[in-house]
Amino acid sequence: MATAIVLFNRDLRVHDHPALAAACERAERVVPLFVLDPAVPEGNRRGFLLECLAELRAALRARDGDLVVRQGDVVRETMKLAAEVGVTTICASADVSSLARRREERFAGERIEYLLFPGVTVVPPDALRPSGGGDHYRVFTPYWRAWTRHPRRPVLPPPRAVRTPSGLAAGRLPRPQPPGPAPGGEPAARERADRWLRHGLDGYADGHDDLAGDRTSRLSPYLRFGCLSPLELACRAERSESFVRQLCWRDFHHQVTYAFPRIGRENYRHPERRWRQDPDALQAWQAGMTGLPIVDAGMRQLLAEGWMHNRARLITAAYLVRHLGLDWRDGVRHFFQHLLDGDVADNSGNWQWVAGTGNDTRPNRTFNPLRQAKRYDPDGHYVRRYVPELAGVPAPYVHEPWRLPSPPAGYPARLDSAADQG
DNA sequence: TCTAGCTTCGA
DNA sequence: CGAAGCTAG
Repeated sequence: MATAIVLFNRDLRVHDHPALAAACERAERVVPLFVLDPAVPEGNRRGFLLECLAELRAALRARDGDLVVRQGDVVRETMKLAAEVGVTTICASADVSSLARRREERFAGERIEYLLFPGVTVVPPDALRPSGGGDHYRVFTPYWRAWTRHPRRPVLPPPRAVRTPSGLAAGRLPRPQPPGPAPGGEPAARERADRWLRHGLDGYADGHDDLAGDRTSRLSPYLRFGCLSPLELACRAERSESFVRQLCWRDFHHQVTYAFPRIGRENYRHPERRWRQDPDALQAWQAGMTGLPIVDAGMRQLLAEGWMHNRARLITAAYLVRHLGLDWRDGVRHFFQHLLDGDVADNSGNWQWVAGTGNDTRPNRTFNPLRQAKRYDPDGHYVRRYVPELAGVPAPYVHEPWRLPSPPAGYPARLDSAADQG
């Protein structure tokens, strides 16, 4: 390859980037490119993305290269640039969502060499298949066993030099403002990962389900945008099986999505299942005003931080589909709109798992939010942090304020009167 | 090498 | 309930 475009998408890093590494090794000239979709709405994720792009550009410039930024349709803009610069090859990271797959198909139909590389997951989504037949795993535990045994590709260093041809218009990058809930970009990601591996990882197994303590890594937004290589993280975090397991869940959902790209729209199982419509209940859930403290705390954390503790995601999601009986797609949409780490495979996969339409073959799993609250937020610190109306309520009542002789002012009554006592 | 049927187990 | 893995044939 004489001149190659490296088309970035959700792999916004220079460390362990197989497509970038291959282009820098094999091509004489390398044009790193990102095409901004003007349809990406304003909000947390867009600001975070712009910060990631600014940092990626800085990292490439430090290596004598640059990041070319264009706006519009990714295939059209890429092919236009390819024609301008005389590009012979496009290198990109393979991805799993239906949007990504359609993009890959469109590129494959263009008259240019188009090469896909790994890097979005630890293990490529088509690498493992169950021994009894079938194109993907439907149950986590057997996938985990196969995943841990699977040989891994080596972690790649960042390229030493990126030979971007001079005279290219790099393109303006809009300034993200105001600053979002977490700093975007690879340097912030690596710093956070280093700190986490040194100080957080060993407490993860015991602490990750404690809502108030919040001893989770908070690395999910960086994995979402590829500021961190999941493979590098999995290798460096090897000593904590429970944390590596979470990375495996991410891979698991990606391999399901690869095999079933409609995961964000259609039931994976039980296509006939129907849900209730209730706009008022949905709105109360979205606003964190259901009257069930543990649910409201999670929903308000989401609005305030663009992030929610994983345990709270399970509790709030189960409440929407199991207690309110509403459609998991309503939940997916709301989460996707607000989560900094919102990603099709993980978000939809987890929602379908909770809704019972996904990859869990246990028929009658019940999720009692009150029992969950008492178990994972025993002192009520999590609830008090995010629900100020309950800030003065003592521990025995903070999860069940309806048992107080006089309910706290401003906090709504319970939306679901049917929730059982835990 | 393949398959039927049995066992195990599930964020 | 039903997926996956194992074992016997």
